[in-house]
Amino acid sequence: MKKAKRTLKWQRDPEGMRIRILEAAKKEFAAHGLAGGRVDRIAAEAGANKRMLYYHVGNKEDLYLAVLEAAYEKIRVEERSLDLEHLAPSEAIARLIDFTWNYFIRNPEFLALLNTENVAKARNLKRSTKVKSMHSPFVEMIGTVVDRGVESGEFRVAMDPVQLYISIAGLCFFYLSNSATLSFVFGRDLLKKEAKTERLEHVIALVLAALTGRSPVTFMQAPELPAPHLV
Amino acid sequence: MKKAKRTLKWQRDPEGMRIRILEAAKKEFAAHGLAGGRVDRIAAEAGANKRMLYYHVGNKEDLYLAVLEAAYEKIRVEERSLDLEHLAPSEAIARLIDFTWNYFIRNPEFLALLNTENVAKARNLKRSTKVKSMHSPFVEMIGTVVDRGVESGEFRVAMDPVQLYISIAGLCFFYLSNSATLSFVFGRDLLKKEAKTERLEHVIALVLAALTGRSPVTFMQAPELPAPHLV
DNA sequence: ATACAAATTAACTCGTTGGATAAATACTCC
DNA sequence: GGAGTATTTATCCAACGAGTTAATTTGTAT
Repeated sequence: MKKAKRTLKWQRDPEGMRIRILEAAKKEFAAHGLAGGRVDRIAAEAGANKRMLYYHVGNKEDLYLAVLEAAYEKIRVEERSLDLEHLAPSEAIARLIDFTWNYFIRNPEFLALLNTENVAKARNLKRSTKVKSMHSPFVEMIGTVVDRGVESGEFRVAMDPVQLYISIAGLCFFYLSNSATLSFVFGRDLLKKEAKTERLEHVIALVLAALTGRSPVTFMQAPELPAPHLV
Repeated sequence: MKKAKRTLKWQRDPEGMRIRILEAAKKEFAAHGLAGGRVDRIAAEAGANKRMLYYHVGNKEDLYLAVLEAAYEKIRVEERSLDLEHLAPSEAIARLIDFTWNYFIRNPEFLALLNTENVAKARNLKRSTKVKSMHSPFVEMIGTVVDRGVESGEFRVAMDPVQLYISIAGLCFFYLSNSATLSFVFGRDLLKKEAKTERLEHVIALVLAALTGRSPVTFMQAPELPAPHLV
């Protein structure tokens, strides 16, 4: 009977509150963009008073930037945990594609946030010194893998790592990010399980065929992957 | 002296007005999204009174949808004018990629509108019966080209036309649509002339290498294209 | 316990913005 | 040249939504 007086109206939890706010803000901005996002909805979703957003993070723009920064932070962390060193070049590329694909699937908000930010010409992101310093390890990883592949003769040509990275990301990103309009236009659900499986196989087959020059089994059925999904 | 009284306060031009409104709306929504777009700015940009928007098109949502429909209409028209029949399969694919790439470059608003619409999960597009009936001729074109390529032995494998279409679009779209954030992250301007040239060559080389299995000259310098740009 | 700071709630302000109303002006047809 | 309709302008307004102010409650150190 020492602590609980009786029915406290609320309890303190600064860290928890901040996390809940950012999580709610991520959902909101991903679903509606910066302009379409509603501060009141974020507060409600976070189970907080609106004032809390300003107290713990800042105004709407600050909130949005904090979300964006956290999103970049998160993907960079996961990227770093991907170990391609001990894999054969083709395996490494397949693994990289598999990771990218599944990261996007697991984090649809990330795609939406990037879209929003690009419509805004990265206006907000440019204010972030934090993100600027977060370099993706992928470019270097890809460079190493490609070099190894060329040296061993497994790959026919040296490809610019940045171009390859953008290509891999693009092949995954576009399909998922634009699945709503594409599904509508093609009249078929691109997000159903079989469609997604097929797409991943296509992307891997396409990139590996270009790199190795060897014909993959077929572009419909790519070679099965060793232990994909989580890194 | 028959027509012009003197200093008319304004002149009628319903068709012209409607066009100016839609053009202004396209710019506005492409730059700010649906939620971020301002009806007053559209009116100002169109050199019109705000009332005109409602008189000629409808409310903000109607306006947005009209812009979206016009954008799809436009690309479909241009797509249809692309003649791949008389080209060798590899040439045809290169031509297709070149067209897609340059269409996106010439119509940055189209990319932005698609992004906005996808963030909204195609909520608005779904209301359009018009767009639903506008089928892209590319899927069929690609199917024919791929078949010809496989038959002649120029291509090694049959690829699903829809997958290939999405891949080509994705390789172009992602680079351009996300150039703002990518440029920031990589610390280099992806939109400068040389970078764009390099990218187009990379995409063509990548896709053709995957299709033909033959090594392109190099992934840095793709084979020069015969009369690209406008169809 | 009590004072003090940190965390949270409640209620309010106030500019913005989509949309509406009514009046004015231009064209067309008789 | 005048009636009638189509097009355009000039104002207005009610709702919404970001951000603020002030009061209230909770934890903590003295």
